[in-house]
Amino acid sequence: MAKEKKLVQSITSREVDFAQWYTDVVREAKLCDYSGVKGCLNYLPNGYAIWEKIQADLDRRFKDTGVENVYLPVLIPEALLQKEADHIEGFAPEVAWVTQGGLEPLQEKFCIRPTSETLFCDVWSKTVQSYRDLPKVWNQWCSVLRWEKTTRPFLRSREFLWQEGHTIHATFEEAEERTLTMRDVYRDFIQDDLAIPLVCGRKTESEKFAGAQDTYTVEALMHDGQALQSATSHFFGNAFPDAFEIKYSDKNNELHSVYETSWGLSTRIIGAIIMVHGDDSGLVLPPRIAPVQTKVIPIAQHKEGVLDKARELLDALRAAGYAAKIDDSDKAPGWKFSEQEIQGIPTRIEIGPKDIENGQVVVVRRDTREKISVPIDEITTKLGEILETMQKDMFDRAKAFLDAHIDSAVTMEEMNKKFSENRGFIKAMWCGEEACEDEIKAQTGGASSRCIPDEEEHLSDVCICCGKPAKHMVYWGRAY
RNA sequence: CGGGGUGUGGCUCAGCUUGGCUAGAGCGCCUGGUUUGGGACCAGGAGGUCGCAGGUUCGAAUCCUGUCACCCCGACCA
Repeated sequence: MAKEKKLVQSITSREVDFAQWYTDVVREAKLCDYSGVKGCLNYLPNGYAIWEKIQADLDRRFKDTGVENVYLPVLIPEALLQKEADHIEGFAPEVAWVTQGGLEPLQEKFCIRPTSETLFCDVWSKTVQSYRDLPKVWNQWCSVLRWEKTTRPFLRSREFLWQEGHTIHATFEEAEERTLTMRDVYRDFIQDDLAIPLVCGRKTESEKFAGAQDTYTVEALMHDGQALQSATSHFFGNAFPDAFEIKYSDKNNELHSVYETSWGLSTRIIGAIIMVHGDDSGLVLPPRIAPVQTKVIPIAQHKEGVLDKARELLDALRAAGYAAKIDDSDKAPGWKFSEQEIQGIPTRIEIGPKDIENGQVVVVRRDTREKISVPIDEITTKLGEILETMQKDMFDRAKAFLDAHIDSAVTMEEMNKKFSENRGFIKAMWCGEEACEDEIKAQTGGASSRCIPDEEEHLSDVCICCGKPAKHMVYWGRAY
């Protein structure tokens, strides 16, 4: 018992200080650490492996919908970035510039991409001429740079890894459909693979992406009751393509504008995994996204035959297709258990002299710490069942938490009261004016409009803030 | 951009107020031995231009000036 207390000491309790808990988990699980440059992280093997899994799973889902991958440059000429007014206005404050090449100052400065809409449009302006060239459904995996003032590992860094998809289409309808398709790809991926339940909808005018006509979002709720925008899908209409003079000729040889979309998911999602599933012992990874699904831990491994049996078990697991590792270091077993738990590896399999004698192993689930004895010749089938059950249980727990933290309000008093008592999302009617969003933010101490859901409810006839006729039902919440 | 804080072995820090022997501790690391079902123990060992640049002084981790970096809390942003 005393030893368990010592374990807890290295990670601050979630209830005591959530922000510190988060930082502790990131550090103890060795996901990343700080580099010499503010806001630029060293992604360590444990953290990068999660990103690789996310990339693999999401990329497969993208390609199922017809997405092709490309790679465009890290530098953008100043003139290119400035072609679309709303866009540059939105990004100007956080763009970093390259002004010198070698020993000479540059004639024209280049910005380090904060996002690549302008580069994609530039390519298309030169290559798209006919309706036969459409649509273009492209994506790139890369990093971008935004000169953030305050930074936190994964949640807000200056350089971050992401994918940015960009598409152009012949018609409004086709582009809009693509925007929603990608939003749904994100939703399914995050809910099915990351076991994170979501609130989906579109952003209000003030929360939209710079230059977008519509921004669709998937919002997750962290364990401290704050929302995290987990992925976005934007519909641009013609603004960007027109600024870049992307036109195509239809069958009748008439010139038309194209319709554009873009959509992205970043390493920020790793922060969501941590803050939705993690506990006071560290990270808890959903089995489907865990780079290592199980760790074999030999007990009393110096004893005759134990290590051999453990390695045999490892080989059998790998042959059956599991991502399995063994900890055959000379650390004490308790140390190994803690390491597996801090790093969030979904299961561990303990195998010691007693197990070998009984022809069994002990599987321990990370989320519940439940110990399950399994006959050794059944382990390769049984482990899969345990992992699937765990995946489902993790989603169900997170869903129950989300549902318990969604409430509604029809007066400001009610909204303020509920925000202070039960952090999470509050549903309320809204008139559509930005002034009311600002007022609500001021009164609630920071709650912003998160989204207008696909299916709005009718809670009242009037805006919760100004009392004028309501246009929409909005989910409100504090956000990262 | 405002407010606060910190820079001393790999990590966390003590030492600074009141300048003075060879700059310490815990953890980690290396070696040997005993251990092994929830972060084991003993013994020995390696490792530091005290963020950087000036200055004061017989003498600076300590005092002064400047500078850089990072962290935390707010406002803004994936």
